[in-house]
Amino acid sequence: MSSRPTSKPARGTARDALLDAALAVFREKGYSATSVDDVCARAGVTKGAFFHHFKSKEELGQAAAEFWGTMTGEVFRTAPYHDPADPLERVLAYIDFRKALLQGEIAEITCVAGTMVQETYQTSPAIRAACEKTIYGHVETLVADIEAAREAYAITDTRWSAQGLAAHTQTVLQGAFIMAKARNDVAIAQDSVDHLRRYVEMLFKRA
Amino acid sequence: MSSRPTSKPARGTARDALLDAALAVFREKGYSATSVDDVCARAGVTKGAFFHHFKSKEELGQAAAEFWGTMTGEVFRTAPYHDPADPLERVLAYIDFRKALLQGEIAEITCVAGTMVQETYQTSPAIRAACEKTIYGHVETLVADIEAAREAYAITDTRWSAQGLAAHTQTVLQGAFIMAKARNDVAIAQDSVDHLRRYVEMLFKRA
DNA sequence: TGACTCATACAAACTAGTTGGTATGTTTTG
DNA sequence: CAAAACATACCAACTAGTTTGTATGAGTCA
Repeated sequence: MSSRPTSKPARGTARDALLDAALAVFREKGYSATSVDDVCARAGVTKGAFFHHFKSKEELGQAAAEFWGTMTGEVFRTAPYHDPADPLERVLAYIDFRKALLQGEIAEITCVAGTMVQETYQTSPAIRAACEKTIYGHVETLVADIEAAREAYAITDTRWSAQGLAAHTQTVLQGAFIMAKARNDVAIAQDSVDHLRRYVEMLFKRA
Repeated sequence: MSSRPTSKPARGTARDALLDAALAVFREKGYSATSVDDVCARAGVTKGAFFHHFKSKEELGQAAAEFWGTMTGEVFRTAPYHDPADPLERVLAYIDFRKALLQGEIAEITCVAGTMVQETYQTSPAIRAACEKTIYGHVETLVADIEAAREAYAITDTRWSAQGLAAHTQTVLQGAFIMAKARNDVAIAQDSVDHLRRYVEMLFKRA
């Protein structure tokens, strides 16, 4: 048995609990429809704790977007799709990895940054910037492999760039989340990721 | 001079004004962050008028999604991309048409249904269903041309269907809106539409 | 044609509840 | 003990929705 009662969490964890709760609630209800009380209730802390760690709801939103970026960054950094020696195989393995993640409840697979930026891009510059950094920061992690694949497969087509294709993968994923939400079914998202994979294969002439 | 004073709008126009205002405000601030007062103020009517025409904010959301569907439906039905004799040319012309629409302020080019469903897919079944009908109803208008192109170009690949590719076009567009909002720049959206066009061309072996 | 009826289309003021945020504690920890 | 980490109680502003009242136009019938 622990000397600390499990009902009351250890001190100093309220901020983490609030961030975790924020990510969960934002994915379900969105940023605007989520109240500070919602987040506090889910985190199991009081409003006093909330405003001790965040000076406003907007600051929580910003922190949540950044937290999401570092969290997912860790997941992708340690994921196995980096293993193949061939750079194109790494890119395709990334796409396969993203498709494999498209399982379970919709709220558990969507991108918090994409969800938040949709609601705040005009009303909160801070949140928008944090979401941009998260999304396009992830895009950057793909550029090197695509660039290497272009060289390995002697692709000289200047009509598209590694940067642009990397961004396009995120376009497809973000769109897939919306299409899945609209139909209330994740299958449609997987289908679009298949189209994305086929496109990349064809770009590198592996049809 | 009109016998009717211009300051006071004609009777029976409040509902239309409210729907127009709703589309505009939803695109800027999203559904949740928009208050009924916001919509009334933009429409230039009072709350009495609002709740005369809509029994709740949710009903406005549903009506707005349907209104968006019929409005855009009219635009696409009368658009010139249906003219080419070759069905693949019609599909490509549709994509070009969508790209041409990607100009101006972000709030003026985005899809209201995509924006709304993101916020309401878990909290309002009525709005979600209305958005689904609008988005996937538009998808349906593309299926016939893609199907005809498959036949015309003797495409027998069973790994993808006309229905699936039609949905994928909307995936790319919806995703493009999010990527544009994140970066606060529409150029990234146009780039993804270019990728989509290239993909369709390659699918029909016109590389 | 013109007075009467009546439903529709609004307007203005109000209410009960929720919102983000604050002021002021109390407890824990270094 | 001092500061950090919370909890409690509270507030002003805002929220969706209601209540009540009024202007208007479409029928109707003498």
